[in-house]
Amino acid sequence: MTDYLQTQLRAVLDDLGGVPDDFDVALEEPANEEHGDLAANTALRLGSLLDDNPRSIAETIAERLRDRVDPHRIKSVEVAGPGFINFRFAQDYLFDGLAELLAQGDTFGRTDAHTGETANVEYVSANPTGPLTVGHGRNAVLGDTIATLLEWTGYDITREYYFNNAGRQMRVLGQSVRARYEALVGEDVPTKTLTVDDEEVEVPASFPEDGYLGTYILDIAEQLYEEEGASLLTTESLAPFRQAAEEAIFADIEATLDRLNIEMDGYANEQDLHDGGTVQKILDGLTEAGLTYEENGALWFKTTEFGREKDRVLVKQSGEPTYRTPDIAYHTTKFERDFGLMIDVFGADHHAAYPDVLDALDVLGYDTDRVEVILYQFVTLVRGDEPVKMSTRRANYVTLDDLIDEVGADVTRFFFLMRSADTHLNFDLELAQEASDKNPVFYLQYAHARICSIIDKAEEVGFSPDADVDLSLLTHEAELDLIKELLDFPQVLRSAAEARAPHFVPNYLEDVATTFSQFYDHCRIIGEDNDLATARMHLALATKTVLKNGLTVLGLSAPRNM
RNA sequence: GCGCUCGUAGCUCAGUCGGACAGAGCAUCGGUUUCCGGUACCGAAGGCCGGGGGUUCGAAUCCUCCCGAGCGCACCA
Repeated sequence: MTDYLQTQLRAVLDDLGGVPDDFDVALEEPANEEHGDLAANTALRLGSLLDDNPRSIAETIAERLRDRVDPHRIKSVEVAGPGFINFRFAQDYLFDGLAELLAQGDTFGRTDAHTGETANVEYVSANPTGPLTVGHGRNAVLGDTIATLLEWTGYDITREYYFNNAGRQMRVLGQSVRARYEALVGEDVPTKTLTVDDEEVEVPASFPEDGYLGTYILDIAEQLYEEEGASLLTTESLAPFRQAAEEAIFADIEATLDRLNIEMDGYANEQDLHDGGTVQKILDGLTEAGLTYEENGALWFKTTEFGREKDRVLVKQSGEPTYRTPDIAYHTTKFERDFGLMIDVFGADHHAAYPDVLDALDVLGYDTDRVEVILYQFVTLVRGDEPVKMSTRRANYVTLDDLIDEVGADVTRFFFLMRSADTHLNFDLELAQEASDKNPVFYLQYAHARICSIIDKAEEVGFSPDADVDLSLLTHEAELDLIKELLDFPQVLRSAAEARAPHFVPNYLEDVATTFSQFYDHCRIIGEDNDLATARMHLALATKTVLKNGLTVLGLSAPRNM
């Protein structure tokens, strides 16, 4: 409908003349329903442009619109206030839309706005040094849902996970495992004391200062001991320890993601980029561009040339690249695969890290307008009023797995999605566990289950969803409100996709559930005259479809009963 | 010190492009049930949209300064 009216408005403006081609004919849904179903501020914005009274411009436009608009779609075109043009939908339009919704079923909400376009969404991307944290959870769920939203607008999506497995972190990981293994195998292994977060921890003497203290490291060491016995004591190489750790931790990560209904299409890792020569290639490229220099034994990237505060190191004194070098290389592989859109989901702590990656890609001739970075703010766990204390360093935190154990996958996903990415998230464990109307997930799922039950009951007394139906019997205000709400769904998904803002969807679904409850409160289904009952049953069915599709987009289940 | 994000009702937060009297949920107070899931619905109360200046016909939204919070400012990722 928005598209239709925009076209009509544009045509009128062309007739009038004097309006620039790039003038934005925006339509909006008025907050106040007295102002119609859609409103255009066109005349107000043209006022200064045409140097005329907005009110009279609006009258002229409205006059011409009335002549050309399809009366089966638009009931009225009115001028109001300082010069708004308000449109009211014809009921036929609502009934046609509802019939269309029912016909589309599971696919209602999908649009072809971006059909034929490809996009890569990179998310999670946690390095395999330990279990996923709650913060990774927000990343994972956000990325996954943005990907789904893009799919629903037609994009061909690749979900990708990139991790560093070649650098310092993995070496420290290997050393941590080795130290635990040696302590396990040997007898009277000397120990030392580390002070972490003001607490003293006793570890084997060979344990690295910045090693990983989590108990999962002990598990991996034990596993190695069971499989290899003491044979690894004599090896010089860290590789077996590192590898065992990477595999074990990665298996855990994948299992956790699977619980959240997340499946990646592909994984990319740093080591492959070294082995394949991609890292060297970008170093050569940047050097050829004259943007690198050596100093103190390190290779620097002249980021100050792009207005950054300081230059950045590409290759450390030690000969190892910094994280940004393979990251640049990784992005070039995405460009080589020719994605039209590349989205990276990062925590707010990374915000300073990507500009130089983009600078480098620019220099190398890639169109960085195709890369978008989504930053999300941190998550704080609270239980009622009490913040949950965590120390990442000691791995003394609530892991993502712990969180899912405690509140379930649906609630975990929903709570991560219901707030805008750039607001700090307070995750209330007490509320999350509550099975009541205080908990928005519950409210939504309850509405869905209730509708399923109503439909089942209606079928028991002889109503069929396949029966001929006269939707035009739905004339009660509560019915019309609900139909309008349901028909917004495709546009909501599209806006959410384009704004990369999944939280539009939970907010909208809550409105749907509320509007349905209002309808249900006013209008009986069973017990009414047969034709009306059939029509209302179809409206319930349509609501169920929207709730189900919406929950599906969010990656949540839509239970039939609870 | 510099950069990014944020500051909206008691609490948690919406408010896509500047628009018509600033919204929701929870909490509080009051009401509704012979009836298809009352785990619901209706209503009331509650806000100088952090503060000052500016741009505009019009600002929670844009610009600027100030205050406050979080996160960064590595040869960690």
